[in-house]
Amino acid sequence: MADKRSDIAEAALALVQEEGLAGLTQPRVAKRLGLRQSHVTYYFPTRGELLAAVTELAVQRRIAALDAMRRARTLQQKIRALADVLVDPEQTRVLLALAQIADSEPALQPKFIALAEGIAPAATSVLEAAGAETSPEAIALLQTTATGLAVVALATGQNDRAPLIGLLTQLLTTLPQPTKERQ
Amino acid sequence: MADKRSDIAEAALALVQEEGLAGLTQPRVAKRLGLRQSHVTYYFPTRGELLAAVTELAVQRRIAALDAMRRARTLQQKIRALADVLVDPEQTRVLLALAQIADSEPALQPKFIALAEGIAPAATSVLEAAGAETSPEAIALLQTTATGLAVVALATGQNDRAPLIGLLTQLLTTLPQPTKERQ
DNA sequence: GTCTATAGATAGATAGAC
DNA sequence: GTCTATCTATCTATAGAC
Repeated sequence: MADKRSDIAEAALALVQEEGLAGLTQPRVAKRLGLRQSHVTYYFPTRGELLAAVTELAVQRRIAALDAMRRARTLQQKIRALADVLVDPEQTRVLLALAQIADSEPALQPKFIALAEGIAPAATSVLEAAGAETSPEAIALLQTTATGLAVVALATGQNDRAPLIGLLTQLLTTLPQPTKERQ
Repeated sequence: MADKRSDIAEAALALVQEEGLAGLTQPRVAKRLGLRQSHVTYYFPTRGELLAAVTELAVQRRIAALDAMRRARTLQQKIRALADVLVDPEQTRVLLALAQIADSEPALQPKFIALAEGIAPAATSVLEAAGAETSPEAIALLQTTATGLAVVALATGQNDRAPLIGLLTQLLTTLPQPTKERQ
C-alpha cells in the first residue's frame, strides 16, 4: 500500500488471478485503483516490466503458500496442505499464464528457476516426513509432479483434491528410502 | 488441405505453436492463407469456435506424438521418446495456452479429459516396459509428472532432455511392481 | 453460399502540461 | 517528478454485396 508502483503490481496480480492474462490490461489495472490508464504506463513503461513485477509477486506468494507444508506435522497433513495449494485455481492460473509469457520472454525464466529453488525446502520437508530420500532428483520429481497436477486440475476444471492426495501419497510412499526403514 | 475450414484451423494451430496464443488473431490466420480477415469470421463466427477446433487438432497431435512410445521397444527407448515429446516447445506451448483457455471456457475441458484418455495406452506401454503396475493411479501419476516436466521445461527455457530422462527413469523404476520381479 | 468493406471497441505508448 | 490528453495500431464482429 506504500508506494503507487507496488499498488499497481498488486492490482495487476489480482487481475491475472481472477481473469487470467487477458484480464491484465492497463485500463483495468487503472480502473481498479482509480487511476488513469496512462498512469500505469508511467510507472511501468512497458508491458514487460509490469509482467516481471507480477511474476516476482506470484513467485513469492507460491513459496509462501507452500510453506504451510513445512508447518504441518504429519505426512498426511503435509500432503493435504500441498493438495490444497495445487487445486487453488487462482494461484495456478497466474503461474501458468506467466509460464507462458516466460516462454517468449527470457527475462522471466530466472524467476521460475528461483521458484523451484524457493520451494525446495517445503519439498524436502514432505520427503523427510515420508521417510524418503531427499536427493535433488527426488525433490525435482515431487516438484514437477505437483506442477503437473496443478495444470491438469486447471485444464480439466476438476478442482477436487482427493485424487491429488491419492497420487501424491503413492508417489511419496514409493520413492526410494535413504536406508531401509518404512513401507 | 481439402476444405477451407480445415485449412484455417491448421493455420491457427501453426500460429499458436510458433508464437503462443498472442499470435492467434484473425488477421494473421488470414494472411498465412492469403485470405481476408473477415473470411476467418465467416468459417469460425466466434473466436471460441476457432479455439475449439485448434484444441481438437492439438490433442490429436499430442496423442499421435506419444504413440512413438508404444512403437519403441526397450524401456530406455520409450523414455527417450517421451522426453523428446516433452521438451518440444511447440507442442507444449500450444497445449499450455489452450489449457489456460479451458480454465475459463468449460467447452474445452472435455477435450483435455479426452487427451488423458487418449495417451493412456502409451503410458501403459511404458509402465509395462518398466515392469511396473499399470493401475489407473500409476498411469495418472506418469501423465501428471510428464505434464509437469513439459511445463517446467517451457517456463525455464531449459529444453535439455537429459534431466527429464533421469527423473522419468527414477519414477518408473520406483513405482510398485505387480508381483515382485524387478529392481 | 462465399466473400468484402466497414464499423466499433480496446489496446499500448508518446508527447507534452503541471 | 507526476500526471493528462491524445495518437496510432490492432483486434473481433457486423451488415451487406456478389
